[in-house]
Amino acid sequence: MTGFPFDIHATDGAARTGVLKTPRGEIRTPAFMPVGTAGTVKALYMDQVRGTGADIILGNTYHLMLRPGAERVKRLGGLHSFSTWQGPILTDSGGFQVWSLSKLRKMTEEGVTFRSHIDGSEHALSPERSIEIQADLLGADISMQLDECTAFGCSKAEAKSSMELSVRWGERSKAAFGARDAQNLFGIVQGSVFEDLRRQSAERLIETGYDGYAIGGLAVGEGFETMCDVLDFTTPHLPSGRPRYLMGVGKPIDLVESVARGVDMFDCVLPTRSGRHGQAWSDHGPINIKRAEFMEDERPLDPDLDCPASRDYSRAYLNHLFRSGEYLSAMLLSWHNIAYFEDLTARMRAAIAAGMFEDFRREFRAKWDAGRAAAEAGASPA
RNA sequence: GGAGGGGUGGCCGAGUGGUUAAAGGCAGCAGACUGUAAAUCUGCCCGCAUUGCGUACGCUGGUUCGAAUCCAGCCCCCUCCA
Repeated sequence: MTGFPFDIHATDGAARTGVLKTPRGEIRTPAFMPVGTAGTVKALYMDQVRGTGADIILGNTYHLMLRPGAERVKRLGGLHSFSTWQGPILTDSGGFQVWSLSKLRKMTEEGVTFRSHIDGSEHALSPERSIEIQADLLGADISMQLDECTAFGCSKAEAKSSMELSVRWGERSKAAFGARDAQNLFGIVQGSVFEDLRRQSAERLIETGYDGYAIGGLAVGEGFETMCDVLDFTTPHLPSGRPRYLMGVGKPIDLVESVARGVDMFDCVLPTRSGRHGQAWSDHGPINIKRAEFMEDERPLDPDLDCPASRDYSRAYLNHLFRSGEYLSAMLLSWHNIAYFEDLTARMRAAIAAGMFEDFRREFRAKWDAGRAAAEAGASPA
């Protein structure tokens, strides 16, 4: 496999900045990909998502196959046309639901059977079916192999067999995917927190050969330090010439520290979910907008961000909207959060290009730690 | 004027003799959220203090070992009939 052209423009330590060129547009890395599970980045119009600087968004195999149905999306012109997002789309294979919906599924070598969380009906997902849904029916630009997102805390033996299953599912995913010019397939490294398993997983993925390499099974409860440790001993085993995607991560500090370890792509529900829950993100950490202290605070969330939600609305108004249960609260906070995450990756790209990433990283950590200290003292971080 | 119903912690509202500082909801004060079963969930929520003490179910008095719960009087509110 050759994959979409991936031009690395600059490196700084392990950090890199570049561009992944897809037929539907360029993805500037490090990239943050907003999550649009059900074909929508929750509470945002697609124009707003594009306006934040997002180059690519996610969709989800499991959710879209249940509703409205993958074949239906195909009949309606594919996910891009259906959702109106004309840029690149990456779809998750359903592997995350193997973990998050573990109570509702049965696993075999062949694949997974889910009991729908919507109506209880049974739905089978195999590596082959996942690829059919992602690449052929939804029309994803980047498909992910079906994998098992391993739970944190499992034994090494469990992690090993799970990782090996993911490797086999990856091989079948690739066989089903075949050779395609306009679409890519990414493999997923598993192996929990075990160094040798992560290395073996990476090696076997490289033998199979993918267009990009994802790191899965992190941010599932292991904690920040452990996640950094795993990245430290995982990214060196991944091909430097192909994109590296840390799945499901994360908080702003997670992004910065992961970029420092050579990660190129991220996705996370955090900005949209916590936006719906009244939390705005900043370099100093999360700001709970419902706090009484903001009731008459006329400052915007961040006047320096080029986003109306961040710049034009007072914290007092956002506080009022959230307390009132108004839809606009979720819309504005999600908008700000996505804009903030996109701006954070843009700043990292600029810092790497300027050879100043270590300075950026150090300054960021100082702000983050100060915010956390303030929060522990009962104050708002920013 | 007559008949009936009711007054519970900021609000709504359970609770009819002890296991009740008093269910539940709302409001309030905080926190969490990481490839989305989440516009969700969790904690606190009378006061003061170290297990504890004080105060509290309209008001006053009474019965009782013990009362938000039973009795009497009073004060309010609602419905219906005049």
